[in-house]
Amino acid sequence: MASSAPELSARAQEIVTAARELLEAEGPDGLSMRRVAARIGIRAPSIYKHLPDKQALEAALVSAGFDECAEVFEAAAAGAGDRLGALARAYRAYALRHPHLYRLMTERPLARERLAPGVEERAAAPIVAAVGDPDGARAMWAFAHGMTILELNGRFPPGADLDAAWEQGIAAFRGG
Amino acid sequence: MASSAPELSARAQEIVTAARELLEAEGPDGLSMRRVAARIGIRAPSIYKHLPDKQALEAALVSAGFDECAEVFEAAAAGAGDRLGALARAYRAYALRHPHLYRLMTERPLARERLAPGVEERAAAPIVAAVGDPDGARAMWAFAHGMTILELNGRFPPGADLDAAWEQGIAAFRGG
DNA sequence: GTCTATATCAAGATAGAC
DNA sequence: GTCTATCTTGATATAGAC
Repeated sequence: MASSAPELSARAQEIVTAARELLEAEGPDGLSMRRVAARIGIRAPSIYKHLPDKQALEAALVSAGFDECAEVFEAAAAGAGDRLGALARAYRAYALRHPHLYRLMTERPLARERLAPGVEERAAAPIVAAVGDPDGARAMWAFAHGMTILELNGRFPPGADLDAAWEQGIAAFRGG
Repeated sequence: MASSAPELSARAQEIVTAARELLEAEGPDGLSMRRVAARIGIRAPSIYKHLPDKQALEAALVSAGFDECAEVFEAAAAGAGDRLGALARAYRAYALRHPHLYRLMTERPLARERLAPGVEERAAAPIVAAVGDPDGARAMWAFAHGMTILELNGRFPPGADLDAAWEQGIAAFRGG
């Protein structure tokens, strides 16, 4: 039931799919117009007949990421008694499964006007619903993002017990 | 009383200072060996007579950042009754004052073997002391980093009340 | 300790033929 | 809708003269 980015021709979708595969396999440095084109057997300049520029390609990837997050979060929140914990664990799991896409989604200002409409709000909704108010939801999101990105960036010390840190943070937000 | 990176010649320190100014003024993209060299009136290849490579230059900047953080955190924790809140506010203030250096310190795996010895531990100590245990300190750090980097990255929605989100997070960790 | 010259590499994007 | 050719830009780093 994912509503994906609108107005993409079949060929454009092929390009976006190739870009997604490249990004996941090699990270942002692998995501060049040349490499994306090569993956579907054409040359880089041909891409510009289907998408205006690289930003449009990235926006399509980010929109897809929000869609997937929304589904994962909705499923996690629906299942369980411990909604906050279930959401947090789903958040971490999604990001670790798609680290490069997760970075693309969080490391720069959102080009909201280029995203598929509504995707950001839909992904955020389960967290806001679980926490109750928007400020608290932002604090909880910041905790989850901080844990996630520091783990992805290899910034915790070697022996750190990240499961324990996650649980302590979840407990704090449950209590507060 | 900051102990800075050791074994730097006077000329090397000049280079690091120029790099710091460039980084703060223009961000990581401004931090090229050419630009750093130009700032002190030499050419890029001459830098390599004083520092082995760009990583060494960045490590010197990161070491300085940790030193400054340590001093700021120690001062904040020493002053107040609300140590956790004071630390959190000092954390945010430092990062907003030095956004590009803060990114350099958090966006990649730490090259610990190239840092001035002890700087990471000294900066972390006040947080660990205020929270009490290492796992909780990591959770608190993750919250502070998440709030900070999402703000720097322009990822909160336009109208968001970040002060309120900070206070809610601090309150959660105080209670938990 | 500085310089010039250079190696090496790669990027996004456009012009214009077919 | 694809191509070739090209523009423009920039990076880190080394060799070797002075």
